[in-house]
Order: sequence, then C-alpha cells, then structure tokens
Amino acid sequence: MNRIARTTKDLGHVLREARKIQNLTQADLAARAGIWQRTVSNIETSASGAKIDTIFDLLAALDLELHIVPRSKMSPGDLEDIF
Amino acid sequence: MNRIARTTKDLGHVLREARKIQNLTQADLAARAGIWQRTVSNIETSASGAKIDTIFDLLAALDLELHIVPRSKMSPGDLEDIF
DNA sequence: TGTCAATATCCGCTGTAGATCATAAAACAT
DNA sequence: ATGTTTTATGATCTACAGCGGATATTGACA
Repeated sequence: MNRIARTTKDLGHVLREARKIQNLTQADLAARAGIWQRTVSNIETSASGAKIDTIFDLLAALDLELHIVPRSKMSPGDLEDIF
Repeated sequence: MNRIARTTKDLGHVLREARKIQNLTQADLAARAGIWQRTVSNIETSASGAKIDTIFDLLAALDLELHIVPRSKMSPGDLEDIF
C-alpha cells in the first residue's frame, strides 16, 4: 500500500485498511503497538486529536513508515496499492 | 523533498528543514498554520506528544502531505531531495 | 562588536487523549 | 436464528498539548 493522507480522517482510514490487509483485529494491533484496543478503535474511527507518538506506535506495529512529500494533485487512494 | 519519518524526532526535523527551504520563520509558518510560534518551536524541537491535527496544519501550510508506505531499509534522508 | 530577528522557554489555564477495565452493539460464521 | 468474535462506547483519572502572551537566549546580519 502507498496511501496519501492529508487529513486525520484519511490517516485513520489508511490505518484501518492496512490492519485489515494484514488480517489483524484491533486487539491484535493494540497488543503489538502496546496500546489499548479502545485507542485503536478511536484512532481508526477519528484520528483527530490523537497523539503523534501513538500514530508512530501503530505504524511501527504495521511495519509502515511516513514519507513527507510535496503535495500532489492526486486524491487519497490514487497511488498504487502495494501491500 | 521526500523524507522518511519513522519517529517523532524525524518528523520534527523534516518539518524544520522544509520550513527553512521555503525561507519561512517559525512565526511565518505559525501564522499560515493558525497556531502559535511557540507550538512550531516545540514541534520542530521535539514533536513527541504533539497532536496529529497540529501536524496536519503544519503540513498543509508547507504544502506537503503524508504517504504511508511499507517500511523500507532506507534511513531517513536517503530519498531524493526534491523540494 | 552591536543590534535586531529568530527561536526557545517561562507561567497559568482549559480541554482532552490515553490508560484502565468493562460492556453494549455490530459483524461474522454457522 | 443463534453463538462467537470484533468493534464501538461508557466511566473515571492523570498528564500534558496548545492557547494566550511575554520574554530570555541564541543566532544572523550589518
């Protein structure tokens, strides 16, 4: 997967998608990331207000990373899926 | 610029670099992002604990976006600079 | 070297994320 | 339709980010 995130909503959605692709439950991911299932649910539903540390914990648990790039005209989801 | 961020420290550093490349002061960027110069300073110095909404505000003000990609073996800074 | 601009840091306040644990509601498998 | 699993949400508590404004310190510039 290679997904664009410009808003907290995009980010929550991308994280849920990545988790599902890896066949994990919210509890599975929470355990890997060292946070509570409730926190995973909150972030996937609406990452708004979440702490960046928690986001990085989730990314690490999903074996993902952030690339910061100049804004493009693409819409989220346009990039090639490569999960 | 195309920078990898795997930690909050990477992210703070990338944001500072991007701001300098665009010849902006912390006050300039703060005004564009609708936050305080103090908050910009805090995040650039140590983004740990920052709120994701604030990060997105800064990215938007710098005309940047996040790509979430599978973790690679590269180290931050390895990608081509294209600012 | 002196001045000014930029950045880091100070204080107090408010709102809330995440931890914690549990459970209701929704989704899924049969 | 039923049982199980998964996800969303409830309550309470603590820690602290960001706001608001100011200023000390550091760095850049003339």
